[in-house]
Amino acid sequence: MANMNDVARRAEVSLSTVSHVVNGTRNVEPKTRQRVLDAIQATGYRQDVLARAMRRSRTDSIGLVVSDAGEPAFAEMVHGVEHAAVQHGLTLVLANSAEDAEREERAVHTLLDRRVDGLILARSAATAPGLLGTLTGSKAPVILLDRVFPELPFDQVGVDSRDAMQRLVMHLVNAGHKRLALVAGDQRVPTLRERLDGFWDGVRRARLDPAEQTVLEKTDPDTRAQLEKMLEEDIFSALIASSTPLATLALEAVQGGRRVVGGDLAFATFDGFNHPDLFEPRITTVRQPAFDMGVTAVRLLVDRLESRDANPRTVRLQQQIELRDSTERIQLA
Amino acid sequence: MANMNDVARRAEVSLSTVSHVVNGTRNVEPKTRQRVLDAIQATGYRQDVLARAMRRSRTDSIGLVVSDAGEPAFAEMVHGVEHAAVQHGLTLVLANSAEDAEREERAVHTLLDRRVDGLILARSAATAPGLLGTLTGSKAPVILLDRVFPELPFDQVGVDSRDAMQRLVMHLVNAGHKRLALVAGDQRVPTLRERLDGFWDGVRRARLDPAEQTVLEKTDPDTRAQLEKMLEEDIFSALIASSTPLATLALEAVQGGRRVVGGDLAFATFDGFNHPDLFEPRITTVRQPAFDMGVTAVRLLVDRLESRDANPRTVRLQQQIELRDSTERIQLA
DNA sequence: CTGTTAGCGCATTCAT
DNA sequence: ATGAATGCGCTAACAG
Repeated sequence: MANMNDVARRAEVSLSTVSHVVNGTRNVEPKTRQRVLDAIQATGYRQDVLARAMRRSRTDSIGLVVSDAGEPAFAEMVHGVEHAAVQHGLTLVLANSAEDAEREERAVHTLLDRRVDGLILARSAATAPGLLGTLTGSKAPVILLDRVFPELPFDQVGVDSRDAMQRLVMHLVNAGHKRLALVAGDQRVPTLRERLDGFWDGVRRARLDPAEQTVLEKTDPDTRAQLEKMLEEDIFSALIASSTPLATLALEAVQGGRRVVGGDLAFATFDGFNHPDLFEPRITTVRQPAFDMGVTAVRLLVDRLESRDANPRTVRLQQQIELRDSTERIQLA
Repeated sequence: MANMNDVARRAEVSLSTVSHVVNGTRNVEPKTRQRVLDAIQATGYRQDVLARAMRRSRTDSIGLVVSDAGEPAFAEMVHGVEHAAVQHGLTLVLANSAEDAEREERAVHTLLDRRVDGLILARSAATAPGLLGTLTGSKAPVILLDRVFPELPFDQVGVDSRDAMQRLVMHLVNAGHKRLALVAGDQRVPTLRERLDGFWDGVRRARLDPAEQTVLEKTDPDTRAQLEKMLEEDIFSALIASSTPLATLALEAVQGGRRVVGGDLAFATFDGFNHPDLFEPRITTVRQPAFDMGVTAVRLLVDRLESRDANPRTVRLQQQIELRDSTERIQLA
């Protein structure tokens, strides 16, 4: 492969002129410039990204650690990050932590060692002992994506789950429901906690009787059976799932309990399936704007790269409630 | 950041000894070795991946270009590639071509310029004029994933679509169907072509009347209306979709034509939805082993890296037919 | 407007 | 078993 020296010799100019032509970093007389361009053409020269990165201490790349590549919502986030990265001339280096704290820490180190200019952590467990120190000590700025930890000093992107859940509850109440059930999931996860908060916000705001509401926080093997029992006892008329895996659980319980969604049982879920329109009935979902979240994370990162010591920002994207039949056709006694 | 020189000075050894200790590239007396290790500990030294890569002309990274990040099947492939890459000590650089030939070419150049050690192209359009030359001329080996182009001189990974489709047809025939319909999609795509071939294989093998079979190759706006018309005319009893987008189209047509899957109409699709069990009825799918495909691509790549001039290999993974209610409960008149 | 020069941090060859 | 010296290809002072 031809290098800058080859080009310089051929164009009969100095090394630095070639560099400046390639990077447009200083004025070069049109004639000289053209000679260089011709030499580049003739030699098939391509800039050595590695040498350049080493010299400038910048790789023009960003790292993304996701906790579950393979999950559709993540695919969309990755997609959004990649999309925005390319637009800023950045390349994306991807790592997967598989929801494992130790692997997350290794992934972070790998990417940092690769000297990515910035790092995005999507749905970080942030639980490995050394990780937090690594992150705060990192020269490359860090952005937290999806899970918001208010106490941490990073730029962050999340959704306004609390508000969305409250709006969903209000909608169900307006449709005539007075006894709701929420499959709330693991309350150590910030997002799921926010959704539970939003649930009670809605209950309060709608002046429902709190004693008549049902909340399931566990997800152990019994949960499904428990739920099936409640379904048989008919202690609620509307069922909400706080995430897609929880929705799967809930729907299986509904089928197991020989109940049908949309008849006398309303159903809604967060984060959305891939083809909610193809279910019968079509399922009301509160979708995560995953692509936009990815794009936003990159925006925060680029901003941060430009002004290192601005205050950390947390951006919350609004979630759209996509109303469909599963909460609409309700006929209450 | 401390560099090797700092470590060398502190351990009172030479630069090269430090290098050899770090990389284990030559024998070092245990005592010396320990001094170096201590100095590394004390300085918090981390190897500079960039300088190392430049010096060795190897980045220990691989590039992956996908044509639609965001699509669940791809998420799984990416996942598989990442998983296998990490196991081989390789980092993954990801780019998306968005099914656009020009962007695909740009992505390939970007990754090659980053000096990835190898490149995997998932569902390549391979249609940009210059791309093929770039690929064959690339110093980094290239693996084609998902779409197999028999005439190209690369290692390739695909599925045995033709065989899977034939098996699916046989199954439907055994369930009593004699008039089938296939939404076959764009026949310029190798995979979709193979599936159509498999369809006719099955028809022939089952001795069905070819004139009674229906194949829709287009996917323009009319296709859905066309399909709805056929559904009303009841010219087939089993409907197969060759891919997930085609399945969406087909199911919309079924609903538009006020027909119900599973009653008198069997339905099956390739590549699978995410939650086929939650549909009513549960949908028979021929799933792509996407994760394994990703893993296999990395294996081929690593093999290739070790023996540059072995003959190109094409690996075809078998597809599993996941039989569910949509093809089972059929009661024919 | 252009050229000369000095490293960036490391792996590696050649000596000892 | 260890060290000294070289250069990978580039950018950015500095000098003219």
